[in-house]
Amino acid sequence: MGNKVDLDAFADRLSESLPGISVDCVVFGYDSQQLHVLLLKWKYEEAWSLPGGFVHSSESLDDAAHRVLDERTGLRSIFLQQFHTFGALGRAASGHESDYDKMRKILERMPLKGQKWDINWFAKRFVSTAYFALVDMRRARPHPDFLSERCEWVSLEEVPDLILDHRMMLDMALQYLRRQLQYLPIGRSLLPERFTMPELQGLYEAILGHPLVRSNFQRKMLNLGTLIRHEKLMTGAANKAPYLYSFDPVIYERLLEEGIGF
Amino acid sequence: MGNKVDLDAFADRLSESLPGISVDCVVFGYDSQQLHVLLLKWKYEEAWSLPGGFVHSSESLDDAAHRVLDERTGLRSIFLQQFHTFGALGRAASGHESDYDKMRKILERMPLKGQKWDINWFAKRFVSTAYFALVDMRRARPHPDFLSERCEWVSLEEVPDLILDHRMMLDMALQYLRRQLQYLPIGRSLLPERFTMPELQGLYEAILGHPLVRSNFQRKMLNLGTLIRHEKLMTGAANKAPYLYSFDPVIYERLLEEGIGF
DNA sequence: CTGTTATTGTATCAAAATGAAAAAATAGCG
DNA sequence: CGCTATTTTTTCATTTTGATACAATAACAG
Repeated sequence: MGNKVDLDAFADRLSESLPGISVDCVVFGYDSQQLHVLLLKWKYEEAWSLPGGFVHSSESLDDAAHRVLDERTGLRSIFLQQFHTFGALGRAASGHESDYDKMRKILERMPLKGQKWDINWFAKRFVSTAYFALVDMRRARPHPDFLSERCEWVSLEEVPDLILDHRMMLDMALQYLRRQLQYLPIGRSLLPERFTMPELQGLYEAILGHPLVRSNFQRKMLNLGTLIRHEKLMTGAANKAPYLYSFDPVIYERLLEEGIGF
Repeated sequence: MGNKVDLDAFADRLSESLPGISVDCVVFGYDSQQLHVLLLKWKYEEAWSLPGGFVHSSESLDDAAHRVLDERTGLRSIFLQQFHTFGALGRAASGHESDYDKMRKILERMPLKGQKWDINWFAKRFVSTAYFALVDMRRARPHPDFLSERCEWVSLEEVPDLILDHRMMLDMALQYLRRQLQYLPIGRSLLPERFTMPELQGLYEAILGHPLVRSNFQRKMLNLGTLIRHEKLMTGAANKAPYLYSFDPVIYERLLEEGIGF
């Protein structure tokens, strides 16, 4: 894919997007006892942001979010939920220094002259609907977009300054995720198909940010009735081997709809 | 206020609104054991809708929602919470028959010719952020807007067909309200300053849609620690007089922020 | 003043859920 | 076969919940 092709495609897509509306995705992944979030490092400047994009006139808000996620990770039919729409004035001023200036610098270095659209397209006031996604990190293939130089997983504790109000988005997403955990069998989307109980507990602890009592956690999860127990996982370690579990897809779907007092 | 003045003001406001973005409010009130919702009856046609409006370029999304609510009810600083943004394609086709045709008919009968904007402004694709509000019905003063002929409270069971996807908005708002009830001391906004325990219980039953056991409800509410007991209310009825209660404002605020496992 | 009625406020008791800790099971290894 | 590290199951006291019974009381009738 040559730069010219990218540029043309990018410009074409922009020209058929709704003005003033964007979507941003807080994509959570889980690995080695820690929550991670997918971030983009912009070209030319030390600027980081959540993956986002504009809404084509032929797609719904949800479609746009799914497309953005697909373009950045290659994943489809993912747990993706809208959680808030950010419509404050001066969102560009929410970041540390003048994000507007920084973005302007970046855009000015892009080979965008003479296009059907220009830098001012970005300078307009935007309302952004934010989604959060839960993803099995091992299945995602991070891929930067036209404006960014890298796309990578960052541990929650190592998140750098983010542009605009993206830090607020991340914080609110985490808050929603914690609340959802109370009544949804979240694990399904963040873990591989089969997992051990300690893995599941580690995930819950990473999301909640505090430790849980092992025995009680196990009892609660098993009593939910969504877990199917499979064969043991022989790791070679000198101790009792943990069972592998998976979510019962039927009961899982039912819980997703009804919610459960967890 | 003459019609001409209204029209000019309306046109002016439209011209300085963001294109493609609107807010809609699901305003809940409670009276005589029933939840009510504030609806608008449009001029000229049998069309009902939720109160809504457009977002001025000088105000945030939240500001716009507050303004709409103020304009329709005269109420300020109200419990108002964003709950979802509706961005499906063909939202206009979500209603029963062709809402688009119906709205077009209405707009064509409006004295709008020769304005800076026209009917096509409404025909564009819109993304709408929906809010739900909780209101003490006795303090609200319903007031129709320029496009509508009446603004009134309708019992939840008597809600007529609504235009666009407003029925879906209402249903989702109710769903969110029920969920919020689990961990927020909702009553504060929907009841007068002082209320009796049976009134509070009636409200909870109206929201949840099923009866609750009196003694257990009372125990739970009192144990929350948010209620202050005042003098008894002498109704003149031949039975034990109920106490009046109010919410402790300090504890109430704390609960609003933290939420409680209720 | 006393008994009756309707309703509100409290207490009781069994069942279920929760928190904390102990006990049992077991994979590998010396 | 014991030993260690870890997972899984039990146990038990405490708290919460659901259901029901009981106590309090405002008006009224006699």
